[in-house]
Amino acid sequence: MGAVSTRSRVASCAVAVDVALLTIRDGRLQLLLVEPDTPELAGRWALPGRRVRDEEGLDDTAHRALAELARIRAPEAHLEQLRTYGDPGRHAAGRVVSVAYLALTPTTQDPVDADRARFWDVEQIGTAAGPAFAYDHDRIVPDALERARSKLEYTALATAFVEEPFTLAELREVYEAVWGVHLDPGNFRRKVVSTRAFVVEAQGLAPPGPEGGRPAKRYRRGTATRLHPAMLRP
Amino acid sequence: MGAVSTRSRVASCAVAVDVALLTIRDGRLQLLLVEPDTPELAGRWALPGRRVRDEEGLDDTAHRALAELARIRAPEAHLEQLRTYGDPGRHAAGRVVSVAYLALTPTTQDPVDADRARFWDVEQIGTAAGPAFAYDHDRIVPDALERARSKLEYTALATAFVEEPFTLAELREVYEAVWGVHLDPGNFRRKVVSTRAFVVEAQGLAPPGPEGGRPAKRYRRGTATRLHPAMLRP
DNA sequence: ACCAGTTACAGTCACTATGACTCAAACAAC
DNA sequence: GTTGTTTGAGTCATAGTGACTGTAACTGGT
Repeated sequence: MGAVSTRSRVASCAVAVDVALLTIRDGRLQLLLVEPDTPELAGRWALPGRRVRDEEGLDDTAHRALAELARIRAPEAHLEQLRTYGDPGRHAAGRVVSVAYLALTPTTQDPVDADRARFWDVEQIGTAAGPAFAYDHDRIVPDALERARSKLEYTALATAFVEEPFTLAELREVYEAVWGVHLDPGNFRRKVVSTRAFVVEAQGLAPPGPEGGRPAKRYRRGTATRLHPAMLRP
Repeated sequence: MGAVSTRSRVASCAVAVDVALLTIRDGRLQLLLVEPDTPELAGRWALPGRRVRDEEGLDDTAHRALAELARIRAPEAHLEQLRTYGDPGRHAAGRVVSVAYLALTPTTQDPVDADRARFWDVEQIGTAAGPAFAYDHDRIVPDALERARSKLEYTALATAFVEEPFTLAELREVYEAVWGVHLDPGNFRRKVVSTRAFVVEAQGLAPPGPEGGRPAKRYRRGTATRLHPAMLRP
């Protein structure tokens, strides 16, 4: 916008970044939450968030929030802006404008050693078994979930949840976990393979699981970002 | 995020809202731009933007920017967040975090009487005949255009560009102007009418244009927000 | 009144994409 | 070996789409 002048009516906003990090563990979509260290919020859970520092980009703040609050270093994770929450009164301690991010990572080694951070099944969220949220993060989380579910439809973002090389069964588990549905393996395979540049065949075969079965081909991410045509939810 | 504490490393960010208002005039997609009143930016054009005031919601700031800088009152216009631009150094006068909005309005009476505001053809943007941008608004505008083009595919947002009641030819002109393509009238009609709750038939017929032709049925917006299936760009 | 031009609306045809399904290939456990 | 599992390939009916044809209903001009 225009010139920066300090008027009395202009807010001295605090700017923060909150990150909704989604991953898939044991075939279920999970969300990273932390316990704020403020006594008034004991028992409540929040998205990892940090104030934006001088000379720090918003993306950098998002990475720092993950690193400092959950000891997660995910420089290669998918990170995208979700939206910005700036209602007056959304934060008890004053006007805080919060830029929410959506992060997607494959399941690596257990990324949380900190006491105050853990993953929650997204299916539990909103139920009695789920977390109570601090601030207005109960508004941010549904937006993050809907963004992830929607983006799986028309982008190749599902590959952000798996490590290369991956099998089509692993990729299908991503869709099933994020959407909460069952997909036909044969139709899923036909769809993914026929969508050009979605995945490319890699070398070798993956060993079958404990239940047996034919070994699966390995694939890597293709160059496509948008899917043509889209993979629509059932 | 967590508690608000004032540390030296934490930025005292200014928070602003910039609005990319799109409308369709004479069958062409147009973008509202204003001339900043700072002398250093003479000849450059910017999205209408304002600092966020205390106790003012971000959406309110967006409406105020349109009203104060272009005398446009659009309380019923479609308004949605685009994304937030917060790179350090994006603004010469200090750290300014800017929440960009996308606004879509039907063409009403000529909305700009102010000297320092005018509409630009989006086809001219980026060419020698187009405007030179102030700040980093040359990054925001392409994002706004892509958002609008993309949202026309899978939402009923095209109806935000027309006033009720409208004809299917008017709605088709919206798609053609935003996407910059020609669509087959017959196939467009079949698609729109068969997508349930996209539009609903209204009373009466619209008079033909100066070229003649059969009178067209009138329609109103349906209750659908998402289109199933989507209307994909050719 | 008639004709040419234009637009709205309805319908056809071929092709593609998709859901549901069947079958063979390649493994594990017994 | 047999059974059960998963992968991968293929079939069939149906829905959606692009290209196209034909008819209805208006305009302006002769």
